[in-house]
Amino acid sequence: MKAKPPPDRRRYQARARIAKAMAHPSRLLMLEAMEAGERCVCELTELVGADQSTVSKHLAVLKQAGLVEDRKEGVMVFYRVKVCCLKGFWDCIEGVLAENLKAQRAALR
Amino acid sequence: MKAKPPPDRRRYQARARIAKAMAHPSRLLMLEAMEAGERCVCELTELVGADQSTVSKHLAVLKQAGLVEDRKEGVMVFYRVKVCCLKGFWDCIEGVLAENLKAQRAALR
DNA sequence: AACATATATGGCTACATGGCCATATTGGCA
DNA sequence: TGCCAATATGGCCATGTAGCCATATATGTT
Repeated sequence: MKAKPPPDRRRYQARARIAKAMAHPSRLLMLEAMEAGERCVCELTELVGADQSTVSKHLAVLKQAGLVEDRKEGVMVFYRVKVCCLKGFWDCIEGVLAENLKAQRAALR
Repeated sequence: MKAKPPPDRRRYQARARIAKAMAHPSRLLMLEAMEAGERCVCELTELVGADQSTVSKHLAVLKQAGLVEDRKEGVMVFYRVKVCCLKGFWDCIEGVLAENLKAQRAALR
């Protein structure tokens, strides 16, 4: 028997993969756009204003992480979000951070 | 008037800062440990099994992102989680990914 | 004061990431 | 078949990140 079971490192690696995929402004922007409905690469490219190859690589990152999936239609590829957890999370985070800011300001008096 | 209002890039940069802070297995492990109650650096150092200076830097990243706060007590410093959004998020993500896996396997028949 | 302990910081190295350009690939159309 | 448009991939460079060691800082103890 062990005094301390070692932490399940695989789980945290898996989570880190998700978090890393989210850890870029352009990818977050694209995720939010895709939450309103699927988007082709060309739309997303225009949206973020980077090179098409850059956007393609960002999408590959999101897909690899399992956050989005794609659908080919002729020459175009449409991506859409595969998880429903994002909006709730960001709403929560932004709510909390706004609270903290307010409390911080109030404490200055 | 504009046809397309440009996306609010600051918001996505702010979100990316949060996601980046979460984007490391050791930091996620520490966050989860701290959710059960505050922890001193020494405990967290033992938990992740890395150099103390490494852990200290990880904690600085989390603090900088606003995810944790610290409290000094004598020589020791205790860190604790400052946002409540994490557990719900990871539960959601892990649930969805497990679902996807199940569906994937079922589709193989 | 001298010392020991807990934590933070600076320095360095190795590796990962993001960007663009050029190019390959795939599908539609003349 | 040949060409154009949409997307993906490879190459390269600049920058960022994570790790350890050494050391600084701060606090409690003798």
